[in-house]
Amino acid sequence: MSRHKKDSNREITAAEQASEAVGSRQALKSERTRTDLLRAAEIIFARDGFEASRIEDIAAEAGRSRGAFYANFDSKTEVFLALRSRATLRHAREVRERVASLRDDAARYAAITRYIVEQICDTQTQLLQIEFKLFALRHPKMLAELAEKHLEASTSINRQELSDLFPEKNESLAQTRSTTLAIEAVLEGFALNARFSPQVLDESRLQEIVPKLLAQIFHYGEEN
Amino acid sequence: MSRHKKDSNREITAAEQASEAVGSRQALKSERTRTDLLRAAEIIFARDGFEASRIEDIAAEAGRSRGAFYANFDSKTEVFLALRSRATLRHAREVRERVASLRDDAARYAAITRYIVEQICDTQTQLLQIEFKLFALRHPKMLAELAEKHLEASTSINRQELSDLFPEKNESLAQTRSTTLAIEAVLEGFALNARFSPQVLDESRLQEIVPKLLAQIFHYGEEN
Amino acid sequence: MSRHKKDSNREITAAEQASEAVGSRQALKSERTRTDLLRAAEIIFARDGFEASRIEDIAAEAGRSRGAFYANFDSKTEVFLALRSRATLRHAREVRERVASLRDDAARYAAITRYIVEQICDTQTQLLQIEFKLFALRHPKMLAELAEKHLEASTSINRQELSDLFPEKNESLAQTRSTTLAIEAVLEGFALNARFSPQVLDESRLQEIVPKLLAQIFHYGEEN
Amino acid sequence: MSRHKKDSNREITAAEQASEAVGSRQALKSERTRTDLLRAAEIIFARDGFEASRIEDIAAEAGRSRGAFYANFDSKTEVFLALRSRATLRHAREVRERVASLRDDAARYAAITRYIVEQICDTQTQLLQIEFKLFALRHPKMLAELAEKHLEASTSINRQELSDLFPEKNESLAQTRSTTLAIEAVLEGFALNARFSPQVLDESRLQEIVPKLLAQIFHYGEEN
DNA sequence: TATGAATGAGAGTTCATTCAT
DNA sequence: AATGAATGAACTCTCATTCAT
Repeated sequence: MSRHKKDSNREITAAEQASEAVGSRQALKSERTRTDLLRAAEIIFARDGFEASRIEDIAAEAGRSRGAFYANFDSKTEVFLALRSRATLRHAREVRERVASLRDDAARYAAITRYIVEQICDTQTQLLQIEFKLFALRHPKMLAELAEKHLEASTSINRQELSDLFPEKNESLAQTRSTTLAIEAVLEGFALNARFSPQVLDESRLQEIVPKLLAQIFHYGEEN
Repeated sequence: MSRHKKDSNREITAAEQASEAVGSRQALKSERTRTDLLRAAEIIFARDGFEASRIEDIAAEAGRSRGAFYANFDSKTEVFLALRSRATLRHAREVRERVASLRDDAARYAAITRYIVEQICDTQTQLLQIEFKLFALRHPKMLAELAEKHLEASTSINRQELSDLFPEKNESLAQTRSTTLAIEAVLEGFALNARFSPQVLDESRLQEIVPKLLAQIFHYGEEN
Repeated sequence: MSRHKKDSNREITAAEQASEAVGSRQALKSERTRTDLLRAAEIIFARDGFEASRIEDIAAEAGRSRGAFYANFDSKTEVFLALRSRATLRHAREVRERVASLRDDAARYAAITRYIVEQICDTQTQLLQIEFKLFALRHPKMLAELAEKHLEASTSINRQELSDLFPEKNESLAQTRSTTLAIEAVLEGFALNARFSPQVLDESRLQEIVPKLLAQIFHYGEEN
Repeated sequence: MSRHKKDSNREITAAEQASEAVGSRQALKSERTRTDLLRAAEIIFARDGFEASRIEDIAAEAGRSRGAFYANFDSKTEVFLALRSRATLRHAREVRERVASLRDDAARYAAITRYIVEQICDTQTQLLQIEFKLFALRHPKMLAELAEKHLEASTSINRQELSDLFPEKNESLAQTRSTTLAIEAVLEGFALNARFSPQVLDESRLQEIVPKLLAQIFHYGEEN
C-alpha cells in the first residue's frame, strides 16, 4: 500500500530528531510530490483515457520521475480509483455548499439543477467517471465494492440535502440511491454525446433538455 | 473489405476466372470465417472492452488463428468500427420494422419507447456504443467523420418514422439529430449505470423513469 | 523438390491419353506459369532484395497466386538460387558469343572489357549477385557447394575463351578462377558504389577507371 | 541519442539537479550498457546480416534484455546506421594516424596501400559496409542523405592526407570523392569475394592484385 | 523519498508455407 | 497445376513495474 497513510503515526527515528527542521521540509516536499502527481494523473487520464495513459506521461506532467510515482502509489489502478473517489467526494461537498445557504425549496432546486448542467459541460470529469464505471464493470471482483463505495460517497452528503429538499417525500436510502444514479446517468450520457458531436448537442440544447429530464427524476412540480 | 491489401486493384487473371466455380464453395467457407470472427469480436469486445481485447482471444473465440483475423481485416480498429457501424444500422432498421405496421400515433410512440427501454437492458450493446464514442473522442482526427457517419446511419432510417410520428412538428434535420443524440445519451447513461449498480437501478426502476424522460425528449403529450 | 524435373519421364496416365491435345496445351500453360514466376521473381528480388521480397509480390507480379509459386518451387530460397545460377550461365554464354567471332587478340580483349563495363552499369544484376554471395556467406553449410557451383558455371565457358585469349600464359584452373573472382569483385564493388552515389561515380568515371583495373587483372599490356 | 523520447525537451527539475552525484555512477553503468549493446550489435549484424539480426540476439549477446535495447535506441535501424557512421569515422582516423608521422611520399603511399589490403582482410567490417550501402539503396528516401553523410565522413579526414600525398594533383573535392568511392568499391568487392571463396581469392592473391589496382586508382607511378 | 535504467511479458502485425478445394 | 484462405512462428516495439543507487 501507499506509505503515506502510515506517515502520521510512525515512530520518530534518531535521524529525524537530529534534523527536525530538515525533516519537516522534506515531508512538505514529499506531500507536494504526491499532490503534483495526482494533479498530473487527472490531466493525463482525462486526455488519454485510463488504459492509454502512461505512467511516464503522468510523471513527466508532474515534473517527476516514474520512480516518484511508484514511491507514492502502488499502481496505475490505485491512483485512478483514488482520484475518482476524491472527485466524487468533492462534488458532493460542492453540492452541499451551494445549497447550504439557501432557505427556499425552489432556490435549492434551481441551484442543484444549475450545478448539474454545469457538470455536464465539464466533460473531462464526466468522461473520467464513465471510464471509472467501465473499469468497475470490467473487473467483476471489484465491482460490488467499488459501486458500494461510490454510492456511499455520492449520496452521503447529498442525502441530507435531498431529504431537506423534499421532506414530504421522506425518501428511503434506496430511493436516494436510485435518484443519484439516474442523475449520474443523465450527466454521463449527455456529457459523452455532447463531446461526441458538439454541433448537434450544443450548450443551448443541453440547457433546454436536461432541466426537463431532471424535473422528471426529482418528481419536481408534480404535486402542483 | 480489406483482402489483398497490396494487390487489390490488379486485373483479374484468366486463372481466376477459370476457378470461379471452385471459388464459390471456398467463398462460402471464407464468408463463414469472416462472420465467425465478427461474432467473436463482438463477444470479446463486450467482455473486455476495446483496448483490453486481444486479437488472439477474438481468433480463439471464433476457433481460428490470428492469421485468419488478419487475412480478413486490417486491424482491430477496423473490426471494431465495422461492428459498431453494422449495429447502428441494425437498430435503425429494427425501429423501422416495429413501427411500420402501426397506424396509430400513440401506438407508434409506445412501440418506440418500449424498444428504447429494451435497448437499455441490452447493456452489452450500449457499453460497446459508449466505447465507440470514447474511441472517437480519443482520436480527434477521426472524430468528425465518425460522428457524421454515425448520425447519418442512426437517423437515416429513423428520420422518416419520426416525422411520420410527429408530422405537425415538421422537424428539421438538426432537430432530428439532436433528438437522436439525446435518446442515445439516455440509453447509454442508464445502461452504464444499470450495469454498474444493478440493485440500485433495476429493471422496474428503469421502466418507471426512462419513459418519462423520453416523453420530455419527444415533447410528447405537451400539446394536451 | 520441384515437380517439373520429373515431368519429362513420368508415366502417361489414361486421362492424359484421352486428351493429349489438352494435355500438351496444359503443359505449355504450366511452363508459361513457371517462366512468368521466374521473371517476376527476378524483378521483385532486384527491387526489394532477397530478404524483403515477399512471395505474394512475386506471384502478383506474375499475375498468379501464392499457390502457383509453391506448385512450381519449393521455397523462396530455391527460386533465388535457381535464378542466380541461370544468370551466371547466361552471362558466361554472352561472353562466349561476343568473343566467338573475333580473331584478333586485341579485339577480343576490347570486347570483354566493354562487356564488363556494360555489366557494371546493369546494377540490378550486380546487386542480386552481391545478395547471392551474402546469402551464401550467411549459410555456412551451403557456402562451399554454392561457391563451387558458381565458379564452375562462371568459368566453364570463360575458360576456353580466356586461354584462347592468352595462350602464352597457359593459365591453370586456379588462375582462371581467381581472375574470374577478381573481375566479379570489381564488377560488384563498382556497381554497388555507383548505385550508392551516382553523382560521384558516374558512368564516365567508371569508363575511365574500370578498364585500367581490368588491364591489371588480365596482366594485359605488361609484356610490351 | 534517443533517451526520453517523449519528454526529452522538458526542463531539468530541482530533483534532478540534486541527484547529480548519484547520477554519475548510474550514468557510468548506463554508458556501459549502451556500449555493450553497440558491441553486441556489431557482432550480431556481422554474423547474421542486418535484416536477419534479431533484437533479442543483440540483447542476449550484450547480456541485457530487449527492453534495455529500446531504452537506449529507437530502433534496429538507428543502431545499424550509428554503428556504420562510427566505423567510417574510425577508419578515416586510422588512416590519418598511420600517415601522420611519415614524411616521405613513397612511405605514405605504401602505408595507405598496406592499410587498405589489411582492411580487405577484415571481411566482417566490409560486409557490414556492403549491407549499409544495400540498405541505403533499398530506402530511396534516405539514400541521398546517407550517401552524403557517408562521403563527408569518409573523405573529411582523408582529404588532407590525400592532398598532402599528391599535392601536384591538387585534387578537387569531386575527385577526392570519386577516388574514395573507387577504393571502397575495391575494398568491398574483394572482401565479399574473398569471403565467398577463400581458397580462390586467398590472402596472397589479394596482396598481389589489390596494390596494382590501387596504383591505378591513385594514378601513382604514372608520372615516371 | 526519488531516480531512471532495466526488465520481460505481451501486444499487434507480417509472411513463408500448408492444404482443402 | 493452381487457388487463396488459413496457419502459426517470429518479428519489432511498448510499457507497467522493479530495483540498485
